[in-house]
Amino acid sequence: MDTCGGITMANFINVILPIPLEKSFTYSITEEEAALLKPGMRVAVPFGKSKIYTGLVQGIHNNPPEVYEAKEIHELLDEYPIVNEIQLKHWEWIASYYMCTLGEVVRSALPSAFLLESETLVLRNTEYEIDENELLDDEFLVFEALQHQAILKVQEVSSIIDRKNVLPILQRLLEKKVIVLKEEVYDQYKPKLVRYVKLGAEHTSDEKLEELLNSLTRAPKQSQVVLSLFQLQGKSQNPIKVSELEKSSNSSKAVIKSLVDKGILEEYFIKTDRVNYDGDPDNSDTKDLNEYQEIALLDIKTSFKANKVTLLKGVTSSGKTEVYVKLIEECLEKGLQALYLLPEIALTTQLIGRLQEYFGEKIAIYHSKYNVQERVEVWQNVLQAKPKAQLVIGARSAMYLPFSKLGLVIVDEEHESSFKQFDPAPRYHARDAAIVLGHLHKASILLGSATPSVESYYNVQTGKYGYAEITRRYGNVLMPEMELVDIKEASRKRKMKGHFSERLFMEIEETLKEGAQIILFQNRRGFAPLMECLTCGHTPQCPNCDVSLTYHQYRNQLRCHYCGHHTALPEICFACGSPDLDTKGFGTEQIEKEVSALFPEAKVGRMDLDTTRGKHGYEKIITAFEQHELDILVGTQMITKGLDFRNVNLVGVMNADSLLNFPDYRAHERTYQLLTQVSGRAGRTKKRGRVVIQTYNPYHQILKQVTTSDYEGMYTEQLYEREQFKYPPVNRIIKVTFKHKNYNVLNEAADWFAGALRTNFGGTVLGPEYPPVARIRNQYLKHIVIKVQKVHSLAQTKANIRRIEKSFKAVAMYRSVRVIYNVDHI
DNA sequence: AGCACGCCGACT
DNA sequence: GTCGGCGTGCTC
Repeated sequence: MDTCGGITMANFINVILPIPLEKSFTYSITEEEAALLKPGMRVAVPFGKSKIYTGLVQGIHNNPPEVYEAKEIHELLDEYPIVNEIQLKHWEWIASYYMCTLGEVVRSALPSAFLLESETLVLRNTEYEIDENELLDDEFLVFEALQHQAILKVQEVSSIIDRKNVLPILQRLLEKKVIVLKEEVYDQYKPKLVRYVKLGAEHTSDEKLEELLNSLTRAPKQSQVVLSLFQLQGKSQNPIKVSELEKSSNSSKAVIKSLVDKGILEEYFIKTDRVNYDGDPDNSDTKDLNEYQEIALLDIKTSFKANKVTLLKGVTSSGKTEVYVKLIEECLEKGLQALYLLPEIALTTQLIGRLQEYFGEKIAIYHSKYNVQERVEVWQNVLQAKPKAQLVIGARSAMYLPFSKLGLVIVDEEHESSFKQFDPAPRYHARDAAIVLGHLHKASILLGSATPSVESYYNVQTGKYGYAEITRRYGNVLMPEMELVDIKEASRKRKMKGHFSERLFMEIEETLKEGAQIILFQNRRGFAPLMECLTCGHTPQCPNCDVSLTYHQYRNQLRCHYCGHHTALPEICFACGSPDLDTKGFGTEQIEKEVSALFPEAKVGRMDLDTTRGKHGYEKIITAFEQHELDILVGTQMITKGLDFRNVNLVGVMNADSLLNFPDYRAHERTYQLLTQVSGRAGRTKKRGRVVIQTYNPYHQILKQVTTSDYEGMYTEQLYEREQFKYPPVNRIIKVTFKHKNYNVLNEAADWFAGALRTNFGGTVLGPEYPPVARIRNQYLKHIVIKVQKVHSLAQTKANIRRIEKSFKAVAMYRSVRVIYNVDHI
């Protein structure tokens, strides 16, 4: 403790640790550290007995904790804050609204390279001579290993002595002064270095060069390299990469290396950015808007002036993007940053390409398929408000970036449920959290969709949001012609070819004849292919989860979608031993197979989770389809999302019922959105597209609304139902999930909790009920749904729930039950 | 969440 | 006897 003019000065910081604990932690710092530290910087702090964690400084103060002695921090990790105050405020809101801890928000917000934990390293204690005979066998093994390798990780020690619990041994070695331990926090971030070459200093003048070339007459390869380098230098002032030189001189690394070794060439390294976009901005002005877009743009601006969140409803292919471009342009001209959120950015290469045409290098992209290093770079670029990160395009996590002067937030495809994070906490809705962020920055906020979510449209109807719309497709292309095909009738009359009705079959045939492309949409969920014994009807189940295993043809395996458990395809039934096994059901794989059989001359591709793994998985398939290397593309939900294929004239929906029959209150809304979106893929150019929807329920209200593009009808009906059953947007819901490995404990715990909730707010508690899959990874699950009426304060309700949880956790038997909250669960 | 501590069964 | 299984409690 320092004294300062007789008054005891003590400096403390509150630190947020990236772990799910409610509290923040207080550490003491020195005067020097106090002078350097600011909120938003990272510090390495000791936590618990031996760990060092990365923590985020929340605040600096002089109030010593009363009941414990604050530890000192281990070290400062930043020279300047990497998180700003708006972010901290925003994250506090997320934690409180979505009922999770600040630590959990920090963990999901910061790129993982920013949050490293310590690793215990084992080193030889060189200050003491060791009598090897004093060591036990295990101890000797570690000692011996340290003779060969100066530093061992705990994990390596574990594999050397082939035991899990190594700490007792390390403890003994420590006492015998054989080893010392060191806690190391790794900085994982390594700047990417690119190797460049230049001519060695003594050879730069012209005469010297000639001399040099003469000296190399006996090494033609080497002189070739020198000549190439000279040419490259003449062409431009830019530094020359080793890889470039290697290519242009048509030589090899070895040749260049020997020149470097001789001192004729000099190599040097320049730190480069991994995230560069070399789109050429054709500096010509952005496209002119048509009259409908122009009107929408004016409406949006008017609404922005009134500081309202604004919803833009534009039919598929209406050119919403051009309107966004105008708004972004204006925002950037003011020197402000813009955030453009998209669901599943990996799918939207096309969109990014288009935006790059306008904004070139001002664009930064941020999403889950980026590796840690790339994410750190984007983070730094945004933090420093660099020109190359003025417009950030990203999936939901992009809203965590350190914007300092955000002027515009666009949430495209606003209705998409993938904006809501499901697992792990924070279970936030990126649209809603981005709106809050926008408000904190006093930025303009635009939501866009062809099929707005019921809640956003409700906010428009109640006057909370502003509104603009585009009702025509770009270039006045007609909306596709839609047709419902009754497959119940068709199956009864045995007029189905596999899963294809005659109608759909004919349409495909015709479209192929015209040389146009086809998209077939199959919703996998609920109809995953299963395996069934024809003798006893047994279907193999996952041993850890309460689900049937699904059949994956490409690996000839049975797999569980929940825990990843897999087995080879059995030859005989596990239950009765019969060899008569069959695969049934109807996933994309099955459809793909059938299409290939029915149309052997067509080239068929498939786009689903299995075929789009890896960083460029999507791009490959999309490009192949775009370039017409494929005639027919079979896919799941993901083909509905914002893809723009010019030559698709037919969209077939294999079975609309699997969507309608989803057991949740949003199933109908989602069906409308999905079918409308998938239909929008058809006929995006002059020729009018066609859509064939196969269903067992051709008279279903939602399907009618889809075919007549009756969004208003859908909205009115859905809103009525939501009001009746007290669902959002009229009410709010909080889902509470209980998780435990013991079935009985879980049931009792869930009942207890539900009872306590009911005595607190009466009839608005549903359940507890088992989810469709009641056991995952050997953990039983049960849900309670709480409906909170708008008249009640949501904050008050959450406080009540927290209070109940406290008494719940006081019951010993329930303490091990995991309680998970999902606010605004979709 | 980790991770120690502590108390019980099944093996070198 | 010890190893490691899991329940319990704490972390500034």
